[in-house]
Amino acid sequence: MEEYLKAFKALSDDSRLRIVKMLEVKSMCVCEITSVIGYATPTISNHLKILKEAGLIVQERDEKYINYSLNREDKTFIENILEFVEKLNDQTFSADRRSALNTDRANVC
Amino acid sequence: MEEYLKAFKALSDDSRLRIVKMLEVKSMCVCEITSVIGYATPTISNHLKILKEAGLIVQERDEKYINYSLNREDKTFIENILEFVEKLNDQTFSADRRSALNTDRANVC
DNA sequence: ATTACATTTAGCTAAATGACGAAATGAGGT
DNA sequence: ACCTCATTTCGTCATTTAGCTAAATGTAAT
Repeated sequence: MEEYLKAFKALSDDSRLRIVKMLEVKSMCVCEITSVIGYATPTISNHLKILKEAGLIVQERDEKYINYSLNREDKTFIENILEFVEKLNDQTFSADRRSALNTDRANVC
Repeated sequence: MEEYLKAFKALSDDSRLRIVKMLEVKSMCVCEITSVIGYATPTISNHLKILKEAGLIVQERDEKYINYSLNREDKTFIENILEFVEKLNDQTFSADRRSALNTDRANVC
C-alpha cells in the first residue's frame, strides 16, 4: 500500500503535478524547471526528490546537467498511473508545457 | 487542476484509501467503517468529508444510518480514477474487505 | 588541481494535516 | 414532543509539509 500512497501523495501537490505534466513533453534539468515554476531551486529539487522516491521520475546526467524524465520503464503500477496522468488536462499544464518547450537551457541555467 | 489535486490528496492517506477500497465491495455507514479502521468516529467522519469533497464518494440516508458509497455516477475524471484505484491490491485492503463483509451493523453501531 | 556552476542538504518558519475527546446536531422511532 | 443514537462540528495538540536562505557537495571543463 505504501507504494500507492507515495505516488498519490507525490501527485497531490500542484508544483509536482505540473512538473510531471511538463516532463511528458520534454526532459528537463532542475534549473529549467525552476524557471518555469518560479520557486527557488532547492524547493524544486526537493519536489524532484519526492517524485523520484515515488518512482515516478528518473534522472540521468547529461554533461553539466541532470535531466529528469518520466519513469517509462516501470511495468507495474507506476506505468499505469503515468498513463492515467497523461489524460489530465488543464490550462496551467498547457501554459507550462509551452513555456517548457520555449525554455533554452543556455539562457536560464 | 484543483479537482485533480483534491482527488490525489484524498487518496494519499492510508485510512482514506482503505475506505475507498472497502466501499468497492459494500456501502457502509460511519460506525461500520470506524469498527474496521479502528480510529475514533469523528476522525473517520472527517476522512469521509474529504473523500466526498473530492467527489469520490456519495452519501445516502438509509433509515437511521447514512450509507457511503463510491460515486459511480460521475462520468468525468472521477470515474476514471475510481477504475484505476479498483486495480490496486494489497493485503490490508483484502483484510479490510473481509472484515467489512463480516461486519454486522446491528452489532457495531 | 582549480574553477565554475548545477544540484543537494540543512536548518528555519508558517501553514496544513490527522488524531483525539467533548459537545452540538439531526433524523427516526416511540 | 421526546428519546435515542448516528453523525458532525469544535478546540487542542503533535506531526508533516512546503516554502525560504545559506552552506555543502559533486561533476565537468579549464
